[in-house]
Amino acid sequence: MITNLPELPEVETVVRGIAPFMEGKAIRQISVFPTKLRNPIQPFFTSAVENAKVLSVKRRGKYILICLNNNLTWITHLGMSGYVKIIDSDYYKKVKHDHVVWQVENKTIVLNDARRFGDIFITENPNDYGSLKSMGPEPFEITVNQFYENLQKTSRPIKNALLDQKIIAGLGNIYVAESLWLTGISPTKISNSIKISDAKKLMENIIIVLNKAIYAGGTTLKDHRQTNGELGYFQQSLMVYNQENKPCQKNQCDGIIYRIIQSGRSTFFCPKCQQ
DNA sequence: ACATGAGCCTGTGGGC
DNA sequence: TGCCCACAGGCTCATG
Repeated sequence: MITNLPELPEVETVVRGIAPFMEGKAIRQISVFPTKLRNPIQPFFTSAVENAKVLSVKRRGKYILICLNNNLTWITHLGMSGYVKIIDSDYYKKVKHDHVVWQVENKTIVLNDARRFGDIFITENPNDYGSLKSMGPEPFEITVNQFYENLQKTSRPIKNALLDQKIIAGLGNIYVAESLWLTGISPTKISNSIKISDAKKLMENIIIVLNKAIYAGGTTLKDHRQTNGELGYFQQSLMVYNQENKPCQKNQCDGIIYRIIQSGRSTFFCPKCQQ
């Protein structure tokens, strides 16, 4: 099964993929197809974006922020199945679940989202929108002390705490599982019982896991036409996520990967080396 | 204030 | 072969 769960590295990959084609360019011929995503698309969306020049394309957590020269920011969240296609011409033929299509110079860019958990929003104040309002620090910017303090704030299991975007931005089920496995921390361990030394190791491993995934994504960007959300590339290097009943890959560990449910979501871990 | 769980949505894959 | 249904999960909202 090809999964396409846009967490921080996937969103970063999309941003890096589209930024060179969009920054400094004007958006032309934007169309929205009348299907509702998570929220209805604002009626003035196309008129707000059409002909605006793109100042920057950035990522914050799992959100894409496209800053325009008309004081507006176009916010996109990819949900769990959203992806972006770059087509090397102005010829475009709609396929199923395409929701927004626009042109920059001679390229066509398309947002596709089958499950429609994604979101599109135009605002003057992106920091007030949705979970951006209370979004926690970026993993690449947070300090160990900050991270530790945020983990101290809750008595939930560490797995749930790491998924909480207020504690740290950008992590989802896959990279939380991988990071906890790499660090040897059980996903059921209570967040505020983590020692600062373990928080430090966990923080370092989160960075390692994210960087590895971003790097893997970057290599697929060489052919930018492949900016198509087929982000299964990282799947080959998943150590625990979706690996139920397989042997633990850690050196010296003869454990088996278990799947449990936490807050209604699957958690994968090795009970032997993750205590 | 904090924690939990349902619901949104469609494609996939296993079981029969 | 084809049907059915559990499952995937980020986020919001309602409830405890």
